[in-house]
Amino acid sequence: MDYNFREIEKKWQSYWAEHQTFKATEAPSRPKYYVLDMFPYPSGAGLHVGHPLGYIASDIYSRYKRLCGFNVLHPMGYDAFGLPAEQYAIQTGQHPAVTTEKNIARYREQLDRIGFSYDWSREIRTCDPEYYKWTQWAFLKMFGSYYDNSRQAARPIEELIASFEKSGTDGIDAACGEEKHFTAAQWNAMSDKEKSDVLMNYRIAYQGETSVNWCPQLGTVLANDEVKEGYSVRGGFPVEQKKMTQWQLRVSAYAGRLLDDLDDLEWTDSLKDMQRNWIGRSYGAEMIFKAYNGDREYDMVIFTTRADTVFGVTFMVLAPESEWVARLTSPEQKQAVDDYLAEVKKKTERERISETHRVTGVFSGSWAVNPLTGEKVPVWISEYVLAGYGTGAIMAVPAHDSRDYAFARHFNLPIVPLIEGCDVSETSFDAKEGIMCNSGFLNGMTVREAIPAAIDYVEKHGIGRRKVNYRLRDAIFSRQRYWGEPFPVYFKDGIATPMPFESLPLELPEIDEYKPTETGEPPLGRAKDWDVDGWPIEKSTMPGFAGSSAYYLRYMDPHNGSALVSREADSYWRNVDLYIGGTEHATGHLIYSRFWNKFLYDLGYVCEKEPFKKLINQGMIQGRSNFVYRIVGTNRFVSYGLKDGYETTEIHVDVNIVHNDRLDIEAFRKWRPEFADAEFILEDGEYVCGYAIEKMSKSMYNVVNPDMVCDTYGADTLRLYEMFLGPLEQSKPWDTKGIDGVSRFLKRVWRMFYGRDGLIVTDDRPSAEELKTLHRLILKVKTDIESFSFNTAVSAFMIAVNELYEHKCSKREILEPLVILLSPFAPHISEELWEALGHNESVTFASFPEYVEAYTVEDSCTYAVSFNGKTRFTVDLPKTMPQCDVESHVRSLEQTSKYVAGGNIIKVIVVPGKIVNIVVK
RNA sequence: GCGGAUGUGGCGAAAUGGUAGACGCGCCACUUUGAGGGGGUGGUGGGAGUUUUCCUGUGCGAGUUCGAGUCUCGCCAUCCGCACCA
Repeated sequence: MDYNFREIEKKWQSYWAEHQTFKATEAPSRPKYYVLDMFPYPSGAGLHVGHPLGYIASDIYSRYKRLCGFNVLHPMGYDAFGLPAEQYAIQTGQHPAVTTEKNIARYREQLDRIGFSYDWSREIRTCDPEYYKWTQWAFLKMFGSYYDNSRQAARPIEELIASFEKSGTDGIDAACGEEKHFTAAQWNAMSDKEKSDVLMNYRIAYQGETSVNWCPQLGTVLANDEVKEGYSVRGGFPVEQKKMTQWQLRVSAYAGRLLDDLDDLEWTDSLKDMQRNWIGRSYGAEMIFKAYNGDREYDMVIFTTRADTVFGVTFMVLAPESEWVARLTSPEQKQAVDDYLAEVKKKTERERISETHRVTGVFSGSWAVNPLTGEKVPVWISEYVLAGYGTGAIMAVPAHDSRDYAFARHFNLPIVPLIEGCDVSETSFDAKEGIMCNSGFLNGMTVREAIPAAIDYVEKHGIGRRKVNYRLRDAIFSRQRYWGEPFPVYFKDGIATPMPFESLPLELPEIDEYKPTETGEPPLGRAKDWDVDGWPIEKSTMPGFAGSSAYYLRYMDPHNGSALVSREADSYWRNVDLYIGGTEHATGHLIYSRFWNKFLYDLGYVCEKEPFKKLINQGMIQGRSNFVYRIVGTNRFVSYGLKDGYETTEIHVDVNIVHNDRLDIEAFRKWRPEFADAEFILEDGEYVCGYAIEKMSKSMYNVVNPDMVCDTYGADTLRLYEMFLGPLEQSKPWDTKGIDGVSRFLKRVWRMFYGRDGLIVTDDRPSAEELKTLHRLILKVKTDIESFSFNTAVSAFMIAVNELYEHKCSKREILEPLVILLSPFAPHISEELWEALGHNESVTFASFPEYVEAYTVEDSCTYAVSFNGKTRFTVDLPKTMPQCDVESHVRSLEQTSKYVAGGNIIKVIVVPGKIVNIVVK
């Protein structure tokens, strides 16, 4: 009886579907475990062999947790709104919903073949109105909330309105765009429009003018994480900065909590660091500098982290976009400043980035006064100061800041050193160390002492205050696109007005074309009846991250029509215990999701303040491309080893017609018409291809499709091999030729059960040796799964099976636990063998076998360690020590004895895993 | 420039501070058969020696230790993230 994986896999996949084996139900008496994959965007290209890596890992873990008695929630769905389907729609006129539907069907088919234990009854799609109803709901909640800084929580906007009515802005500490001051009387006298404008300044979802990333080719704005090096992440089109009014989310209000709460998460340090970096907290001070433009004096506020260096301020710098530029430009300098601003504005984002270290700037014509020295310093304008950070204005201390230094050098401004013995003749001294000098009351202090001392002084004299600044900006939340969630907001007399909850979902309207309108409006401008009682509805749609921000909550209660998630479901499933996905979402989805969750937490809709407890980033699987070498000007191809003798061009060749780097010549001739009559110069009768490790992509012809692997080797082999390739978190190349190893392993497992004439399993008692192999395996597999070291777990299986197979061990007592151990990795074959052993329930419901610790230590628990033929000392070993530990302990003790003891060791006391004491006389 | 990660055979990779290279691929030899990417056995870091064996070896250089692939410090290389954030 051969291992017929095709039949077996089909059989068990339909069995699982029919019996809803993996359906999860809330069961308060049982411990829960929530395992989540980052849901895919269903692209037209389908899955390649790299995509399921994380899914396989999470599936193994889910199945393992089930065997350990947990009630496991392991759902899957689709991030179905997005640009590619829409771009395709623009080109073909096909509705994005149709394309998306088709792609999802294909994804599902591919996923099903791999044998995942998803609870498909909980599937969600972000483009489904029943789903995006709750995305819109969350938006309305954010629109209807503000952030109370003193309570560090989101609160209903009604509370803010009530206190405006009572006492104006007095006592308000709320996150806002710009600080406002008014009395209750002033508030009450405002028109509805004025009130609306004021409230926009506080809402968590708000409309505001800001400098945005505008991508002309895509016709939409993009969030910071959707732009890389001046190009859009999707499509790679150039992006420019533009001032526009957009919907935004006040993510910045949560910056402190987003940063602090990272500490309790089980994420990798590198990922946490990426987020810390992105959020970018710095402690410093705001300081007031008096600035004169000739006829008026202003209080200009700047932010600095180096309050200790105020005595070294020799000039001030404004960002070109700063509102101070207009105020402080003197009539004499007006022309020069205007010219400079025009020059800066002309530059694309791309140019700004590439010219990062070119010094540019212009003098404003105004002067500011150093609040500590009373000295007059010039105010300059330069693009090296960013409008969006701090106050858009800085005090420049060229001696101790390299950027200020470069600027001072370029424009010949004075440089005053403030730290004893530092040399600023060539470069600035940026380090926060040394003894202060030239600094009045700070002289003699170390920098570390001087910073707080300077801030204290400034606070006491009312010229500044402590301030924490964040790099994290608010998220731009509107996109001028069709294929996204519509905003449930209309504009009544120009006032943004939320639609009632009961009217949700606000469904995407049908439109004739998916392009922007002729007047430059977003595609929804084409929709008919896109209004509420004649008032226009918002025409932008929400960005991709809207739908993916709370999807993990919806899985807990996917069919609930009256809440995002019921209190019962939420308090049972709580949050994601294990989240597996790529590192590319570090500063996008993983920030937004945390923000979204915290917002819902503040309002009491969810019970956990973090969405994802443990997170693992699986590595990328790269492609292994193959090349053929065409001799220039001919249709002759020379084998890799001989190519140096010719002038050749390297051509990518489809890896599916190459085996072990040997080209299938016939298949190659059929591959493309121009190769039909290709000739070959062979070595040893074969055509050897070159290879390279590259990204897996269609254009490199190195895409390996999981369906093909399932066809030739089976899903179980695919699963095992993907794990066997190397550590989960590491990037590694896919190379199909290595798959034979795991394929052989599974066949060998099969042959332990089946001989030529059928089942050969016996009820014989296993030997001590066989039991030892089994128990060592149990221990290894358990610890490896728990530490996500799946590659070594697979190796351990191979070693154990080799040993058992060698002894022709087909004993039930060994095989039964072996099947259970194997089932998370290779579920189909495990089910089949489990059934062969006479069980009529899925192996899913078995329990993970315990290993017997005491087993392996032999009769005596005292080991004699000898050296140079003489017994040197004895080791007491507790009976519960596994054999493998004993061996390594004795070995290390033997080594130790050579040096430490010289014969004097009396006794070594050992406990499992640790040497406790060595007694030496 | 800042931050993080990685560096071990021909390849993917293993090694609680204790015999480096487990396991798998590939390769070599033998073997078996109903030889269509079959099953089994043995070998395989480099160098030397017909056997027992010896020397050498984890990017480079120091250090800690009886003992370092592993810990510490300094370089070098590769990859990733951020990048005028005051």
